[in-house]
Amino acid sequence: MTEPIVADATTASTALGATDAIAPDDRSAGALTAADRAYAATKESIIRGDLASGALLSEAVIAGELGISRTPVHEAFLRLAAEGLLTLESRRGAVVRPLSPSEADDVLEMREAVEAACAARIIASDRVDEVLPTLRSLLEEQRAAVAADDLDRFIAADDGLHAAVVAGARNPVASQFATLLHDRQQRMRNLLIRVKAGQMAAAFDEHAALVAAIEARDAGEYAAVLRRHVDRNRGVL
Amino acid sequence: MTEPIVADATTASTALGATDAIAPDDRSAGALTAADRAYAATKESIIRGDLASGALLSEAVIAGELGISRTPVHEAFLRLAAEGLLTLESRRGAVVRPLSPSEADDVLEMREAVEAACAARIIASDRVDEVLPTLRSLLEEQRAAVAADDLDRFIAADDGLHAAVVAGARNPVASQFATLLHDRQQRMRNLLIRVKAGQMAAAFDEHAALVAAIEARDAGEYAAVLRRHVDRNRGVL
DNA sequence: ACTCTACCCCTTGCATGCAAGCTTGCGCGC
DNA sequence: GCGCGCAAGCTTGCATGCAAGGGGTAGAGT
Repeated sequence: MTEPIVADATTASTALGATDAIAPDDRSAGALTAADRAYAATKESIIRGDLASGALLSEAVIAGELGISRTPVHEAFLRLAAEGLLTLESRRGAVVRPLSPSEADDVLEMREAVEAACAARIIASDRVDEVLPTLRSLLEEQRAAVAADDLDRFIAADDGLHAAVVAGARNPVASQFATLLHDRQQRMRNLLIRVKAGQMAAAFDEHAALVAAIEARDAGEYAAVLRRHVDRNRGVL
Repeated sequence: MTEPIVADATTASTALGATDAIAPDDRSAGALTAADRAYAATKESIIRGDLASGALLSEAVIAGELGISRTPVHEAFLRLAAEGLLTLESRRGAVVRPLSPSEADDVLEMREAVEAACAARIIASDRVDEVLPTLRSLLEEQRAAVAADDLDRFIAADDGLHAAVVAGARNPVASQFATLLHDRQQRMRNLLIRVKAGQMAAAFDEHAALVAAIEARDAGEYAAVLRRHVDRNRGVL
């Protein structure tokens, strides 16, 4: 029934560098493979903006920093390229994909499409009551964040709320897409402009309207509100 | 239940093989890397249904059949797993992901969402006149296919038509998603049931309605027709 | 006959070595 | 001074070798 609403497990790794000397066998720390660590670390660096757009990075360097060989790093780069975060140039290196304004539009548009479809399915399959408690709780969390003027907390709740809608649809394909899009959006958020605190109140109102639409079982209304919501974000970026 | 199709690895070898003896340097033949070839060959085998759901395949076998080493095959498997065609079981092997009816629903639903969003963007960005000629031409091609009772031709035009809508939106993210979904849908088509020829007429009418909706710049109508269209497909699967 | 255990084989995950290609910078000729 | 060519250094792409981890099976014990 209740799935873990976890916002994202992707940003749970340590940053790059800082690999203190040589760690010959850190597999004891967890079941993560070396490739996973390389993937998570590099992705984190890209999303957080530590790696500038257009930066040319090589497998050997990352491998050295993580104390692993080039092979798992190579695999990580392939994954990141598939996700649109890197561009692999054969025998030259991997460049951190510069993001264009149009790309921001593209990502937001897809996010809107996926989430609207998820909301529609929740409503159509009569699972509104399942997700509503989570949504309300996150909405309350957001209200508190607004009151406390805590932007990070607000963003966390924001991510959680949108993620909860997608998770509630129980569509693994949608979840995968949403995760992909979320990562890229987060990168844009970090890289371009941090959402101004003044936007919080408006965003909160829209979120409340979204939850209300779900509560009213009105998929069309949800889509319409979501459209406005995304459009406003578009303007900010 | 969809498991009686069981095929063993022997059928896989025939599908993948054809590595003419030893080709020490076939890079002269094309720019495709070994990893790409492994990816394409395996994906083809999965989509075409030559590899049965649940089949356990190993990197070494594929590598041997293609005359390459395990490394590029490993990368290919990673990509296929990311696309939802394989499931990697650590130190056991890669199983061809069995597809469940719910997965079919999931894929179709996302396809609907992506394509509707693309149509909406085409209309909103006033590019209807750009795509309309292509759509009309493909529609005509479909009409001919119906008349000739040529199912394969019909399907090709069907794919082309939906792809044209996505391409017309000029959203790379949407295009990527659509490609992913298309592959999976094609696999389902090949594996579960071949669409009956009698469905062609109805599908054609719906396609005509889709194009008409775009022509009328009515995104809502497009979404509605698309919904019916997908729903019918859902029933077929 | 049945069960439990231990072993062997097969599997992946990763490290390393080697070859090929692109870029770049330096030296040489003009 | 300026342009061109060559070579060196970087990069990836792939092959191979090694170790660790499951699974199945055969054998021993009851």
